Amino acid sequence: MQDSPVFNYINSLSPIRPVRSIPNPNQFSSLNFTSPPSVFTSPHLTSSHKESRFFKTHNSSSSSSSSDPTNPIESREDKSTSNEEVVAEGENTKGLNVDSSMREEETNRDDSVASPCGGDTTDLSLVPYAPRGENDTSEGAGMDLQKMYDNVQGKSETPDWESLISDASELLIFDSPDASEAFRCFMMQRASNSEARFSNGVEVQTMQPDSNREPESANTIPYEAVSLLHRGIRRRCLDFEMPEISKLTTRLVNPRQDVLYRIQVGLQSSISTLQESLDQTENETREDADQDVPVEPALQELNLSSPKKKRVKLDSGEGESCKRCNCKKSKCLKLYCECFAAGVYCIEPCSCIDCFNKPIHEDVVLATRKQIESRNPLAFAPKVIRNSESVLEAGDDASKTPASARHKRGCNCKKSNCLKKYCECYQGGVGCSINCRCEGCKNAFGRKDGSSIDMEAEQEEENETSEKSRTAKAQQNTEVLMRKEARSDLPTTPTPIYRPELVQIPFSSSKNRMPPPQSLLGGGSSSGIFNSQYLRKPDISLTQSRIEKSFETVAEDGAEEMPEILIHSPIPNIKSVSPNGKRVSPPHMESSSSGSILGRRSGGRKLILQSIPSFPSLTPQH
DNA sequence: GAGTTTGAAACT
DNA sequence: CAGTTTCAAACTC
Repeated sequence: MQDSPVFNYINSLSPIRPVRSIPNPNQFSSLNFTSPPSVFTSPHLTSSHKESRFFKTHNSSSSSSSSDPTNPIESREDKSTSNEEVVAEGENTKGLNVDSSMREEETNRDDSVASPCGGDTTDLSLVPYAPRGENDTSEGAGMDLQKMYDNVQGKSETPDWESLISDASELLIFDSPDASEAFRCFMMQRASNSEARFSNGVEVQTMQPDSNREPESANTIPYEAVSLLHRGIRRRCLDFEMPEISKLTTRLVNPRQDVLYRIQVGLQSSISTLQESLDQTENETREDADQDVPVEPALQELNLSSPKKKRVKLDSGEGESCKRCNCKKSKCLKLYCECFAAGVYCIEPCSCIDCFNKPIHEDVVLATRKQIESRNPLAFAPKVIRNSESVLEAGDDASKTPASARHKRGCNCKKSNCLKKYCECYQGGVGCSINCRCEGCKNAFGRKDGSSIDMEAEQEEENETSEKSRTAKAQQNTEVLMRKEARSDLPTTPTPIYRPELVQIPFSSSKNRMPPPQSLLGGGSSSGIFNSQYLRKPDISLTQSRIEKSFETVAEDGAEEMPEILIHSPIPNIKSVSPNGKRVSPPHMESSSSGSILGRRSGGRKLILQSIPSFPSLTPQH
């Protein structure tokens, strides 16, 4: 791979060496994969640029300067950023020349915010499978970045920087077990910006070891920051359940793409190490945590991961961790494949056979995705959505249940009683609703009949099943969930972090879309960024608290916005249920109309869910 | 780790 | 649209 044109190109861009070579541990800086090389002068840079200025735009919307002393975050970033990065940033800014005034608008305006793409641009970071530009040469696996680069230079109108970044960012696939695992470990980063954002977001949290430090309340955190963090996490496996992981990420901020692949490859395995480290340091103070002890091993392991590592189950019980597929016949091009379904490429930890769900087969992947989407526009949409926003049809029961989210289509369980992860509702941590056609529903998160979670009753009933062991597990999960909920400031959600609806909120590449509350988890995985362990710790480190806070903020944001999506959605309910209770095909929506997802509302954000092209929509927005 | 169970996805 | 088959995850042993 290192001989590939991509690598060559990347290397030519930056001499920076692998993370490990970074002498200064404090150089975490932002995963500044942010700014694309100056070569990207196309207007599309806007998105990239926008992302790179993640924090910059908030306090000083017009601060194009890369070193605004008034902006601590930025300053930090600058300081921690290598010269190259700084240069790149400057160049980008130059090339973009995108009005700084516009930045504010972008930040505040509905459409702009909603559309990370900034009009013509597409927020690649949100699009795992980014469609290629018109001029894309579509050379498939052997795509030549240099060529694309040339194209960009030559044709400013339809620069392929997107493609370039996409391809380059393929290297950034961070995988973790899904958020539906939909997002668990590290998600595939299409755009390096996302990484930057995420890293920035983390930075915000981690950069403040001093508890005495001026509190940076959630509300003081720039929206972008939250969004960023949010988005950063929304990737599959993004289960940065541990602070250590966050730290790791933070330290991997060096935008050297040449290391990204390794990072991607290694992070998966590193997660387990980190998990162990976390366990070991569970009682340690934040100061201790700040010491690089746990991180270093992780980094080392990062580079040592063996190619054939099987997927690792980091945890059992409440959270799953980075899961990867194990497809044998589907070539990872069907929804059977969790990776594919999650909109991410398969990566090393996968044990799939004849996998086509890889960047080198991007064309195939995109085509397949498109095909599937044509068949079912919601095929890649989050499976779990907030109850209040979605399940209008679900009726009263749904809203009565503690879990304010529901599976968009509902399950069809016959034998599992919705008490096992076979059940998508259960797996997604949500209760069943009238949309479900399950039999003997005993979903611990809420039954189809609307009965709320009654632990005692649940326990009794579960005991009846005589499957004590399984029951115990289910209860455990439920209890954990309950605890989380209790701790959460968000009473409406079972878990602060594990919110599938957030995780899987479609984040299509369409423009005019607000950065939706991103999910952290991949689809149905019950893994959360914060595992119960994390959540239970009362004396959690400040960093953790901050992170948690941020998430809460995000969650709130999501809660605030999501309803709008559905309320204004032409589609009353994402899930369509036929009168006879049979599952029906989701409404077919014109893909062409998918672009106008966002309604306009002065001063506010209004989202209209016209079509939720799975979060990573393949369909280029027109 | 192999085999079984399960239910979604895909197919007819 | 209903029934069947295929598939891979979840689960069990």
